[in-house]
Amino acid sequence: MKKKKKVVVIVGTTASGKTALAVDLAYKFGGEVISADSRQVYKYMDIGTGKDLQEYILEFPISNFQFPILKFKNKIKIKIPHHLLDVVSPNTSFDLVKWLKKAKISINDILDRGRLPIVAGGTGLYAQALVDNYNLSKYGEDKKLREKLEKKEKTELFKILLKLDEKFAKKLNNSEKNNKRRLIRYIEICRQGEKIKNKNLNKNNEYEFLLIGITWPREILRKKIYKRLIERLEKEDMIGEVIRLHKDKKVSWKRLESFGLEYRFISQYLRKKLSYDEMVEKLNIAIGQFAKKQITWLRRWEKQGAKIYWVKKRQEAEKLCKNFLRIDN
RNA sequence: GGGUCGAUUGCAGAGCGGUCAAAUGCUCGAGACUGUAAAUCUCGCGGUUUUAUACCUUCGUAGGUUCGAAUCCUACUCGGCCCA
Repeated sequence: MKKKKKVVVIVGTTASGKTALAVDLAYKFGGEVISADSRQVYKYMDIGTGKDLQEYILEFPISNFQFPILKFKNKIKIKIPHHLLDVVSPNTSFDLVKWLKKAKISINDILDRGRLPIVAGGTGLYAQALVDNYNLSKYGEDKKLREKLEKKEKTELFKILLKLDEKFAKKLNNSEKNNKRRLIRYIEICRQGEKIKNKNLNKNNEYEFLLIGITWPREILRKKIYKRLIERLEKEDMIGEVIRLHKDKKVSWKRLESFGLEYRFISQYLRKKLSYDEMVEKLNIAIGQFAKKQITWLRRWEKQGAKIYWVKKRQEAEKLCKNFLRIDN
């Protein structure tokens, strides 16, 4: 039997410490980090997306260094390589397929160099698509079609879909029937004559994954989220970042709104649609709701059969990794 | 101290004699979603159960009027504003 290529995947909510754990594991096991985050792929969007670039740099006293990379006075700094951060400009559209392609290239590259790929990120869909090896439609975005359909009512869209694939359309649940964006995507595929098969997986995944999840009780998570929000606002000039995106990088307000959370609410504040306090309050709530949705996604994934090892401490994660890497060696 | 307005289910806020467990928005909870996923969408939100044009407990507190009150009256408590 052929040995599978091993990949560690870290999932969890925002503000849970995924990056720190990934970096720690990368250091211990000779790995490199691949971000599974739909917003961190954009350049110039650092503070709002929580890229935490400084977390990839580990510092040690010079006396007990293990593999020096950079020497700094009496310390050495080790930079853990990261992938899929800053890969496109904010005005470039990005999606799951693009991420998957790049992620697989990075994973293979890391494996070829004999190192351990560690995928870490909060975009559940991306992580799951990779791990479960989604078999996606071959038809991508059709801009013109989307624009045209966007103008129609959802009931109309549903009727169109009904004509294209009655059986599929009738099976849709209430949530999907009312979701214009989803309906448009389904029409986009169906009009090409392709049958939509959700939950479509490729068997024979060439990789073997270890799924590690980080959790916190919701109340603690809320506090962490608020604390981090205030820090980024007051110490890291997150607002300045949004101003620069709009002014220097020519990112439209509409585009900024579509990024959600920080970019959405801060741009509303900059356009005087919200006061500062309102912005902070609404943003804080929205981030909390986002964290909840991330949990919902992970629960759903588990219901579909995923085995996620939930950890509280990094030592637990290290132990899991150790076992994972030892098996069938 | 006098006057006046108000007190509604987590919050804001409708309701002003029956069709009110009480509009609406938010929060909150649960969930959907295989090419926008930090997006987009759905459901629930006093309690019980035989899940219903059902029953019970709710609209500051205590009484009263009425066949019937969140809605009217009286007193009290608390809060806003105005005059002293």
